[in-house]
Amino acid sequence: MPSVDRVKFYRDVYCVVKEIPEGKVISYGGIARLTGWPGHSRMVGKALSQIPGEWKIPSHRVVNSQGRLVPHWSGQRDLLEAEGVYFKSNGYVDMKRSMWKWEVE
DNA sequence: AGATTGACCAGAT
DNA sequence: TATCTGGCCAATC
Repeated sequence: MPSVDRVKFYRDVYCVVKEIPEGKVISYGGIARLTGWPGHSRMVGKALSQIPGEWKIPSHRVVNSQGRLVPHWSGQRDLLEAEGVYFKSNGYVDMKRSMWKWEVE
């Protein structure tokens, strides 16, 4: 995968994330599939970790498949709760109810 | 060129 | 819920 494609991949990832409606979340693997690069979930995480501030990407709506929030991020839960995302009592996002599109293709 | 790393995933314990 | 295992794959030593 040429480095040029990496840029495109990043842009696609950001594009998808921007489409996530309020009160919904999606997993890294889900984004990977939607962008046409299944199996690149780790790259999605990489891309999100390098979001330029100017892009204003709502990366807080991206969680891992277990509904676990992003490590070393504080305040993410508050942001999500403010948008109406359902949380389970354990502090995880309730994917069953808040997952965007159920990630079906 | 080889080893390590990471905002992952699924399953098991 | 936390931790582990094995798999994954590009980025980064």
